[in-house]
Parts: sequence; structure tokens; C-alpha cells
Amino acid sequence: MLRDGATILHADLDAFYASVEQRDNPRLRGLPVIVGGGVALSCSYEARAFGVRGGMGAGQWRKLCPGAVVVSPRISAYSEASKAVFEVFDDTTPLVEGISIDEAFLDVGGLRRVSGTPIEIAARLRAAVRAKVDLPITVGVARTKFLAKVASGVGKPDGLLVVEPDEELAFLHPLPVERLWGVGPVTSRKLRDRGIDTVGQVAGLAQESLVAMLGGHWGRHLHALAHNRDPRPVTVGRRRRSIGAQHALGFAPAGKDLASIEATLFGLVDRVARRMRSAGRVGRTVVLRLRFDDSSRATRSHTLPRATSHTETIAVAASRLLAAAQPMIEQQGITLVGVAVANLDRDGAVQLRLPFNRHTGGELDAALDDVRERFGSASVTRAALLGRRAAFSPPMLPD
DNA sequence: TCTGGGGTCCTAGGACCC
DNA sequence: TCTGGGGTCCTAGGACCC
Repeated sequence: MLRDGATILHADLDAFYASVEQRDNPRLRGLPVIVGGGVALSCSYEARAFGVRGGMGAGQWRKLCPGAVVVSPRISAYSEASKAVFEVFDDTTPLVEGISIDEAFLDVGGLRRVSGTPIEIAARLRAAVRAKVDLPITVGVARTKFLAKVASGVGKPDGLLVVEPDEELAFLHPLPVERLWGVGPVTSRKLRDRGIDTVGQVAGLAQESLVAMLGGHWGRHLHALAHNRDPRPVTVGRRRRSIGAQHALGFAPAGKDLASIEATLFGLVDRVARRMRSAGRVGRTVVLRLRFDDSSRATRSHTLPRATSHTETIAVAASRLLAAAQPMIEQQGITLVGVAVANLDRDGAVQLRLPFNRHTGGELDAALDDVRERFGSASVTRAALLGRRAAFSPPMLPD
């Protein structure tokens, strides 16, 4: 989608959790703040000046910044702040695509008459977040989502960076490859090992070379991004596709017999099922996640015949997966257990083989009745039946 | 003394269907 | 009855993001 001008905003709160803590406790302002216990969930820019980064373990950040103030996370305070910030987003434009708790894309392309230029809108948005929620936020403005995201990253902290259409490649090409959204440690190493350090160098490669290096999808994707081709529109109302919970067990061998692990797993299942029900979601695929002493991971999954948010049903499936994984657990030593339910709201995807075909269409109504009888208040369409597949919504299971 | 908890998307093979 | 092209679903793993 090529636009006339830079009309996509990427709004990203700066050091979100740490900023909320500094907002709520003035004594933390100006200090290196780390949110989290063992691992830094978030850290203030003062801490970043020492080299501390989100995701770092305690051993590492203590060495880098011994004087850091450590604060326990207050998740409810963050989600409240997030809600308030998204209200500002929603007041700005109806086209808001939330990416995470602290960032979103906004399309302000159609608002010039009503609200002014994208730059004016972005400046007002930053001011409104300051005034109403008292948090610093950086906004990147560009013609594509990808470039807006890069711009906010470069513009941080507490900044506003606009990339006009005629400056795009001049802005993009000198940047290091890690700035490309989707280039992580593995891809970065593959590129740098071949002497490719900048986005411009990526753009100089033939697409086939990138595909050979990184595989079909990433090769084509990166090639497009390096040339600033990103047709993805800002999408409203994207729903979560899985809901999960996990728990690190640590390296100590205590409490790692199968019964204890199962008890932990059931606690996680309970949490997940509650979250699903309060969100009004049902899912079909139960996924067991495991991590082992050597940091390797494994997942085992089972797809249920019908979508559910019923605690027992999910627990039984999870328990079976755990039992099947027992040899692996004993052999490799487990350090993390998790459960997720995926295939959310795909309950309509259940397919039924029916004992008739196109040539026996006269029996359609009988088959329809049969399916309805077997699955209660099922919504079955004639079209679905003609394809010899019945899509239906099973009734919600009682909890 | 390399690690938290929550997610997304893509790949690839096998089974099965039309 | 056999073959083949085209497609979906399921499972497992990998990379990446905040």
C-alpha cells in the first residue's frame, strides 16, 4: 500500500515498567531502576547507560550496575497504565493495532482535514500521554509499518521521528542489520558472518542470495524490508491466538518428581483456563512446554475434538502429554514446565465425514438433522454439507 | 554459574481427502 | 482400479519479539 505521505505512527512507551515505577515513586527518578527479581523485565534509561538490558539475568546486571535499585513488578499498575495509554490512542484514530502492552500502530492517513498532519497528530499524542498518564512515549512516523517501527526505535527515548517518503532509503540503509524487525541473534550472525553489516548491504543482495541464506520466507521478507517494501496495513481488532502460562523450576533437583511437576502443571492449567473463560475464549490444542538442563526445549501438543475452556478437560490432556514425555524429563532434567491452549475459537473447524455425496443430495435434510441432533445447537450450513464437511459450533461446556 | 513469562509466525513431514 | 495434482490438518521445532 503505497501512500502519498508518512501516515503510519508507531507509538512505543519508553522503558515502560521502569517508567511507571519512576512515575509512582519520585525517589526513583534519575536513578538506575531495574524491574524484576532474577531477570530484568525492564530497566530505566539510567540503568541502560550502564549497559543493562531487558532480559538480563541478575548475575550480569549486578556486575554492570551494582548500584541499581531493584523493584518488584506491579503488573496491575502496568496494565492500568496501558489501558489509559490505549484510550489516548483510540481518541486519536479508529485505526489502532495493538502490538503489545506498550506499543501500537496507528493509521492517521484519513485525518488530515479533521486533525491535521501526521506530525501534528503525533506531537499531540505524545503530549496527551504525558498529560493524562504521565509517561514518556516515542513515536515514529513513516509510510510503512516497518519503517515507522524502525523510526520509533531510532527516535528513543521520549522522541518523535518522522521519515519523509523522499528520505526513506537514506535513513534506512546506513542502519545496522539488527534494526530490521525480525533480525535476531541467529539471523544477525548469519548476515554478519558474510560481511553484511548494514541494511544497505542487505539491499544490495539479490533476493535469491538471501533466500539461500535464510530460507524462503525470511529471505523474501528481508529483501522487501531492505528496499522498504512493506504493504501490511494497520489492522484493527486482531485477537490473541493462544493463551498460556509457564513456570521455571530452577536447576535444583528438589520437587521434580513427576507428581510434583504434575501439581505445578495443574496450577498452570487452572490459571490458563480461568483466563480463557474470563476472556470468553475456547481452544482446541493443548500444548505442553518443557525446558531442560541444557536449555534445550521441547513441545508436545494434542488437539481435542472440540474447543473448550474447561479446566478438567485441559488438565487431562496436559497430564497425558506429561506422562508421555516422562522418559525425556528423566533423561534430560527439567527446568521449566508450561502449558498453552492454541487454536483459539477454532471450534467451528471441526470436520465431519458424512455418509453421502453430491449425488445423493436428496438426503441432505436428513443429514442436517442428524448432525444437529448429535451436536445440539450446532450451526450447520447446507453449503458446508454439500462439501461433505459440516462446520459447527459445539455448545460451551459447563465448568 | 545464560534466563522470566507471555506471545507470534514459519517450516516441514505425514496422514488424509477430493 | 490406479495415478496424480492440489489442498487441509496435526505435530514438532525454530526464530523472534516485548
